[in-house]
Amino acid sequence: MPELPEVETVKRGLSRLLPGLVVASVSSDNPKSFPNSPADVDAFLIGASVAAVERRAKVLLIEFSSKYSLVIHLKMTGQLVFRGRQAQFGAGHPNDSLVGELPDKSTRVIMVFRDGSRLFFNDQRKFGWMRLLPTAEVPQIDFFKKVGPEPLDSHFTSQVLWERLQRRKNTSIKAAILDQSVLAGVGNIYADESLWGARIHPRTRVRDVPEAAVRLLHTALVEVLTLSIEKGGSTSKTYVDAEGHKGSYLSFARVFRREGQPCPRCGTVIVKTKVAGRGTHVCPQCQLEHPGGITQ
DNA sequence: CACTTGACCTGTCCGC
DNA sequence: TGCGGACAGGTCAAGT
Repeated sequence: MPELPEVETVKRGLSRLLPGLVVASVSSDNPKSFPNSPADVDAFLIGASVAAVERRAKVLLIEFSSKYSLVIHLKMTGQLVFRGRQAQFGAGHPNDSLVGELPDKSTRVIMVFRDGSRLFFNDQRKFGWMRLLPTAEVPQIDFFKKVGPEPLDSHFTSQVLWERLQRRKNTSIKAAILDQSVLAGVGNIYADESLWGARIHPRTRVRDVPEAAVRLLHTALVEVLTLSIEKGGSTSKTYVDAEGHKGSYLSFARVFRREGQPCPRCGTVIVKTKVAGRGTHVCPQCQLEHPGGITQ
């Protein structure tokens, strides 16, 4: 899915576009995408205005004046695309838009506001979901109770990363940083990119990663996530921001989807393999497999 | 507990 | 051109 930088980009877009808008109607074609009852929607969403848009980990929160919030997870292929009152799509639309006329066949939920603008929740694979909860109950959902620290928060130091990694000592470093209870927001793209930055082979067991390498990994994570937010995130296929535009990080990526190309650091050909059940991109020369690396 | 695998879906790409 | 299988940005529930 959208990982932290993509969800943050959507959050920033929606924060500019939504606050103050009043909900007129909500429709959904798929109960798994939006399981709340029509009665709840009528009672807590219709007539409410958007108060704020937030992000925690890879989860978006749209908070309403009714003290209810929409909790939204885009998973692999979810999109939240806003269209203003006048159709913004048409002559002169930006040529980087991946989204045409809406709704389309991936549209699962449509929220219409009183001014005629609309928010579309599109999700090709239907893994994503949004649900309405009292805002006060949001921190109590299972995911938020166990999710780890925000990597771009100033409290997230190298020492904190080291301590959080200790809960997954016996697995690969890649599996560990993908674990949302270790730290929030890292997915397959930024796992590969940050491990390349720290010169750590993704298959290395956590217990074999030296403390100095964890410090490099901390730095790399912060750099990679920050750069990607600057570039509007990564679009490999379906990701778009709140206005339907692609992100450009992948043109800056060093290893992700670059198998067969030279490593920007040493020139060795980047290879694609599988670690932790995920496609994994690595420079076999400069990403060291520390002693005791997991072989599978 | 910690760890791995399969399941959830649709679409696309690649080899035959 | 069609068909089968692998694979795709993420998490869960099961299994060991």
